This record gives sequence, structure tokens and C-alpha cells, in this order.
Amino acid sequence: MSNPPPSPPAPTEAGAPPAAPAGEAAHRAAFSPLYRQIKGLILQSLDRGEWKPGEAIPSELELASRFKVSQGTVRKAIDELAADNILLRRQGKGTFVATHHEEGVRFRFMRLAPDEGDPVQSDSHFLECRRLRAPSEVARVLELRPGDAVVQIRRILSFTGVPAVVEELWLPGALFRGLTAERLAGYKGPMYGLFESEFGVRMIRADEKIRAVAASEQDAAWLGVAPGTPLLQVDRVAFTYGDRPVEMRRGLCLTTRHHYRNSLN
Amino acid sequence: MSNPPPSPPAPTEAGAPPAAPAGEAAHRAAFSPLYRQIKGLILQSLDRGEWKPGEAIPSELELASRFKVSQGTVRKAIDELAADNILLRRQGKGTFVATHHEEGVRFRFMRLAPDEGDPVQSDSHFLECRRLRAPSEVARVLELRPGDAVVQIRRILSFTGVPAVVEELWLPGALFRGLTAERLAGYKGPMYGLFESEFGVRMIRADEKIRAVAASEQDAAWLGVAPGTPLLQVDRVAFTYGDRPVEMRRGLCLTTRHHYRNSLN
DNA sequence: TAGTGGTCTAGACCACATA
DNA sequence: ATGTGGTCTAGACCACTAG
Repeated sequence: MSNPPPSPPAPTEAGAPPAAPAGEAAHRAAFSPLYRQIKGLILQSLDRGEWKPGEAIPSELELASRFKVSQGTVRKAIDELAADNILLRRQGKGTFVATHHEEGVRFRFMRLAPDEGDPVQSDSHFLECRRLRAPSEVARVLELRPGDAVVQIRRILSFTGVPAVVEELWLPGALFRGLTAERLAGYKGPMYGLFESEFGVRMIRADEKIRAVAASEQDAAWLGVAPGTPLLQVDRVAFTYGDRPVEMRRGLCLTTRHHYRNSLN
Repeated sequence: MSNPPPSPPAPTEAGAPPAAPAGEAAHRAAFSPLYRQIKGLILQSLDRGEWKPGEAIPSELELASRFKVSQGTVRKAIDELAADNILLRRQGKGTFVATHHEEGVRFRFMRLAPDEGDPVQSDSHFLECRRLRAPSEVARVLELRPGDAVVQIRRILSFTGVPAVVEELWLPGALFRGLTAERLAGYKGPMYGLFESEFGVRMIRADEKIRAVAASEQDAAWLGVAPGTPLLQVDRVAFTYGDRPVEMRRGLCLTTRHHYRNSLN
């Protein structure tokens, strides 16, 4: 850096607006450390697609000179993004934008596992994929205006040929133009991989609410069980960059040979 | 530190055995960075009770001089322990051993939340607390020898007076001598708080497997619902320092007004 | 050999809590 | 005023990857 030698430059300025202490400011305006501002700038670049999933981002040294901070500060920003599973560090190679196509990450959003044996990839059978105006609850959850278009998808997930989950999804229509049952069915790999590659929508995080419910006649038929059979109902809201909700989903899972796994830390 | 000035001391030595490259060693013996060795040493101190839950551990500078490393290295070790919720940093005050008594941490192991309103404390009604020889499955999960003593506990959890969970727990008898229904019932606060304060067993982490099942006659009676009502079955194994299993638990949850909440990152 | 991330150190200064 | 954790920098060296 080019500064008066052993005197670190004042924080609060990084090519970006945040946290400028104009005059005296009230008591203290938020205060965000430099590395967090850098994190925000990197997130913005990701959001606007400057670096695509699977690609390498610039090296730490390069980002440091771009943002006019030390490597250590960039490092700490990237540390947090890597902890959030948004970036992926590979020693000797670089830092990469995480993608839903990687092998090791395929079960991050698929918590249903067989009671014995290793987790296995599920097969999708799509029942429906249509566009319609958002029901009020869907609009509320996805933060759309009433009447905005949404895509509704219904599918059956099977493990080794046995149906185990019937699922319904809602997506904002504006983000998923041209999504059809054919495209869904023809795609190899996880659905979030398709969303990411074909529509530029990357799922970052999700909240789930889980309940036990009795199978309806129709759900029971799809799963080949008796009506009233207890099913695990998993309601998910998934978010992309900036905590914007972009998927609402309800899964009904048969848990006779599978379970939902979770770890509490 | 007292070392030849601008030449960082060789890693691999920190008052502890790990990762000593005797001669040449095969290809490469694990290799654990210094801060991870320090983390291990701190964990050992915690495990042996050198610092108790709620207490402050020595300052970073103090630990640095004790372990003969720089503050930054201790800091990184503590960073990881704080991320694991094992330590708690409080700026200006010190670093503290996490405890199950704190307000903010009371819902870390209680994932059942009311459908509307904020999470609320549950009341326990203890049905049973007795010592017996471990059934084979319990022995296997808790890594006991067949025939070792275990404590079996059964209780009902109620939210605002309404029964919502019937729960059965198994604990290693050797660690919980003198645990009785009276002591459980007389204790104010979370059960893990009692385990920690009265028996020196601190729960660090847990794995859960969740299924939907039909209520048995007995469980239905306890919960005031019809037999066959779908219940959420939550099977938990909880671990203390060193990933030693110290609790096996099965909860059956009524999810008509509550749900199990989870976040996927 | 060069480039990338990973570790370790040392020192300065900031923010917060307490006495 | 002092002590604690929190941030930032600068530089050296290690570990891994690839041309």
C-alpha cells in the first residue's frame, strides 16, 4: 500500500459508501468493520454475476489491491463467505464460487437419508409445471405483489425406484421465464443446479418448518400407502443473495425407510 | 516471545505431543497447524474441568505466553471454539466457557417452536427416573458394555400448560450417580443446565433423526389425542467433549400448534 | 518455477467494560 | 486508567497445484 509507513490507514473508506462518519454522527452509526464492508462488496459482485458459479474469483492479493486494503482483510471477508458456503477455497488453486453441481454439496439441501446405507441421489418425476397468479400466501412468502405470476411445480421423488416424497414448489414467475416440465425432466442433476445454470438464481440458504401430518387420499396414492399414514411435512423457504426469498416448497415424506437428519451445534 | 528476531519459530511443538515429525515420517503425518494443536489443548483443559461453564478462561495474551505462541495463533484457536459454541467471546470482558444456563442459548437444543409467537420455555413433568442395565441398543449407541448401568427418564413437556411432547432419555449410569426424579423435578431451568452444574456433563453437540409416526395408545393418552395421530419422532444422540455420546433420547411431538424449525446453510 | 491459499508472527490502534 | 477482545496491517514462510 502507499501510505505513511507504520501507520495503518483510517478504516471507513473502501471504494464504497458504508459507514462514513460525517462530522460527528449520532452516538455511533452502526459501525461495520472494514472486512465486513469488503464482504459486502464481494457479495454485490456475486449477486450481479461478475463471477459465475464454478468460476474462480480474483486472488486475495488482487482483491486486496482492488479494494485498497491488506491481504489479511480480504482473507477475513472471504473466510466468512466460505463459512457461509458461498465461496469455496482450494489451496494452491484459488477461491471459487460455490455451485450446486459439485458432488460434495449435493446433500446440503437434501436432508432425507435412508435409514441404512449412504445417502443416495433421488429421481424426480414431474407431475406438473405451470404458470399462474400467486395465491395470497405464496405472494406473501415470496414478497410478490398479489396477482404476480408464479411457477407451480409438483413432483415425486423416488429412492432406488421407490416413491418417497411428493413435493410442491412455487417460484417467482419473473425469475423463471421459460421453465417447463420438459426442461425439468430433461435436466440431469439437482434442481438447484438447473436454477443456477439456466436462470441465474442461486440458492444460498433455506428455513424449514417440519410437522407430522396424515396422508391425504391423493398423496397416499402417489406414495403407495394407506390414507392417514403419517408423513413428514417439510415447509421450506429458500433465499438467494441478500436474503431475497425465491422459492417456497412443501414436501410430504414417507419416513418408513428414511429419516430427516439434522445436527445441532 | 523470546526467539531469534525476525524468524518465526518452527511449528510443531507447543508443550504437547501432536505432529512431531520424527526423522522423516511416512510421506506426511497428518500435519496439524499450530492453532489446531492449541485448540486441542484448550479443549483438554475444558474437558478436565480446569475452567467451569460460565467462568472466564485466561486472556489471549496469557494463553499465548503459556503456550509459547503469538496472540494471533491463540485467537484463531479460540475463533474456532467460539464458532462451535464451546466458548463465548465478550468484547472488553473476556472469553467465557459457554453454559446451558444463558438466556440466549436456551433454544439451541429445543427446536420445537409454536406456529405463532416467539419460542417459549416448556414445563417438564417427570414420569419416571430409574436405574437399570442398558438394553443392547442403548449400550451400543452410548458405547457402553452390555449390562452397564444406565438411567432411564421419561417426561412430558408442556407449552403454556398443554402437553406437546412425551420424551424418553437414556444416560450412562456411571456419569449420573444420584440422579432422581425429585432432583429433576426440583430443578429450575433447562435439563442440560442441571446435567452441567450437578454432574459435570456438558452437552456440546447432537445428531437427530426425525420421522413421522402414529401415536400409540399410551402416547396418545399422555398427549390427549386419538391413537394413530401423526407425531414427530425425534431421535437424538448428544455428545460431550471429544465426541463421546452421553445421551440417547426419543421425543414424540404433537405438531398441530408447533413445528420443528431448522435452517439449511 | 510461479502462483495460490494457509499459517504464524509482531505491532499498532480501536471498541468496550470496569474500576 | 487499565485490561479485554476486535480490527488492520505487513511480511515471512509453508503447502499445494499446475505449467
